[in-house]
Amino acid sequence: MNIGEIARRAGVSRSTVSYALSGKRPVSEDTRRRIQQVVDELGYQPSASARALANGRTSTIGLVFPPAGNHYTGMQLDFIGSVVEAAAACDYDVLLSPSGVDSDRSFQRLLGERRVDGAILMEIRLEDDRADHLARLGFPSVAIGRTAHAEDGWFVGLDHTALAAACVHHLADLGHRRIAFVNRPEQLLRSGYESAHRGLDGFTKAAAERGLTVRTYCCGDDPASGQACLERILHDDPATTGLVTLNEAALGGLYRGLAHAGRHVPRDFSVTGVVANRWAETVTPQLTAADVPAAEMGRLAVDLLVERLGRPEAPPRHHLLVPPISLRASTGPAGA
Amino acid sequence: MNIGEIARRAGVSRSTVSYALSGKRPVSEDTRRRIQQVVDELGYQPSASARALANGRTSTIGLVFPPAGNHYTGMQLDFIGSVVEAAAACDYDVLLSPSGVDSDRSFQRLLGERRVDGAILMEIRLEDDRADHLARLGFPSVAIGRTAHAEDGWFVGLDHTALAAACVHHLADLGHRRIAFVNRPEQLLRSGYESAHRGLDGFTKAAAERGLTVRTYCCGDDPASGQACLERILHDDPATTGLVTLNEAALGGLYRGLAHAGRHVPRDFSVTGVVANRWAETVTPQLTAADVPAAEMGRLAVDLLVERLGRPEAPPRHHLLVPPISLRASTGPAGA
DNA sequence: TTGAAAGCGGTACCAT
DNA sequence: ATGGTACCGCTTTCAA
Repeated sequence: MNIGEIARRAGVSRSTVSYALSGKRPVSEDTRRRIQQVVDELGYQPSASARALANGRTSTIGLVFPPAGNHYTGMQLDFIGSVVEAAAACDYDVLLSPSGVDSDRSFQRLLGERRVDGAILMEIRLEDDRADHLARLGFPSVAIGRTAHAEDGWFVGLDHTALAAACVHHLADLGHRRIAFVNRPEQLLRSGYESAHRGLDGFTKAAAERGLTVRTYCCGDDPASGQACLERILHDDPATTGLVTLNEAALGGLYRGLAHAGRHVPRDFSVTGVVANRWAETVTPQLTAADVPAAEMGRLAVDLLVERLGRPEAPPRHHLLVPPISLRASTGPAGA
Repeated sequence: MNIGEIARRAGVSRSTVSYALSGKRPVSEDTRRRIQQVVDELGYQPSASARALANGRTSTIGLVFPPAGNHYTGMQLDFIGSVVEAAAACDYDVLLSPSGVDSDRSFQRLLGERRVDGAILMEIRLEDDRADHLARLGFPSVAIGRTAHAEDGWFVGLDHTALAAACVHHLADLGHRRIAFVNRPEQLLRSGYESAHRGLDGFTKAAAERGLTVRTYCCGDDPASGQACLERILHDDPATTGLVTLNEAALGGLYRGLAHAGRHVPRDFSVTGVVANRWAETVTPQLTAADVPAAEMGRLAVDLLVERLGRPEAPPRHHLLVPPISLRASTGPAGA
């Protein structure tokens, strides 16, 4: 059933039906009611494809994130959930595109076939070909994360440098002198993954500032890798008394490694880092950490994108968040 | 740039371009090459909206799941991830719809506006108005989960009754006589959420069969609720020596509650249940559990849907999975 | 082997 | 206040 059918039954023209429904032109109260009645009776809804073709807008936004391979981190998934809900609140649908690079078929479809009005990019790298590609095209998009030269772009990001530094200072203030850094997998670091780089950077600088002895590690995104990583840490320097991690998926494994090594948290060993609070609260003792406000970030990204879609010439805006460290139960004075 | 532009530059008609690209009609090798060259030069890709309008297919599938409110469980999110990737492998895009009931705007859009060719439904209830709605319309869909009368439908599900029963038998075999059941939140149970119902059912029947003393609890989807729930369990019956849970989000809290109560797992208390293996491996000691093969289920759902889309008259098919219990480290003999 | 043209289902301009 | 119609960009039938 199409708009012509409605027009016929209501005894008016197709354009009148269109206007009655969109309100873009005054329609006499009488005919409007008649049309509405037919519409209700038949449960008519205009075809999204036809409408998109006619007015050049799809009312859909694309959400681009790398294929997980094995599994997604909790943080990624929190982003997805919050983006979808925020978009629904604005009557936008969300099309998912598992694309890590701009050559992915799904990414090409999204843009080339004009399936979406704008895009939100997740898992940003410092040099990100997807972001560059979109910028070059002038395609409306917002990044969750911050590229190396993002000052003039649209994004919502976390100041990972500051967050990692804050974790170091927290441990240093508690008297820890020998600490480790547990990063995301080496492959992500090498490919220029933003949080891994900036986090490592912030950790290293802050530790140097405080004159700490440090070791840094990459670690797979799973508990088994976390456990193995912790064993290496204690093997490499048994005097280590604390660690900072960005790797929430490994967190459970890190704790398990500590337990196996007979180190009590937080009495013998302090753990902190940057993770979504869902994970911070899952482990025992609960993790003192800079909580990633994933839900808020997703919402902000949608708001930014909707704003940008509404005013194509608006100057770039962004949100750079620095959530505070939530004191929970996983850190304590060194050598207590 | 559109197909007309390509036609002009290649010196052929629009239909020839269309056929050259789709291969639905023979085109002389010579013109085909000429067209392809223009296409490559200009990076032409046909508009998805126009194509959808013309041939009535969107090459998009809808993924319907309830809005999270607070946050998604790991299992839900694993489903989403695997569905998206499986769909991408078949060159389908995935449109997300956060809809718990068939009156949700987003759900209406998906169907009414014909945005998708088919749909995958998550978080099935025994009586599910979304599933009924789709069935009535004859709209191609596949459920992840099994309604009360699903025998003749398209779905991929877990035999929660059998899984919960298996957990009970596992504990009973180890000599446990007084055990508890930690279900999903009461609101989900009341609304007829499938896994909560069938799981409770399987637990209750199996426990009766084995003559066990049981108590059943509903528990919020978060660590704090898990901890509170465990306190209630030990308060209600301090002699309880084991529990079965479907609530992965509460798992960390259950463990914490046990630790606080001074019960060592698995020496003093055994824990088991039905959860995604990511969670089972995160906690220490790792959870002996029936692992929910979320990734496989998402893939199967997509396969089923693609099959159904290809052959509209195909008879309903389904997969009812009964994953085995993975023995890890959270259960042990009673009173050891 | 190729072209012309009629849809697909809307929107919006130009008339009346 | 309403109607007629061109157009959005592609697919597919019909003709040549």
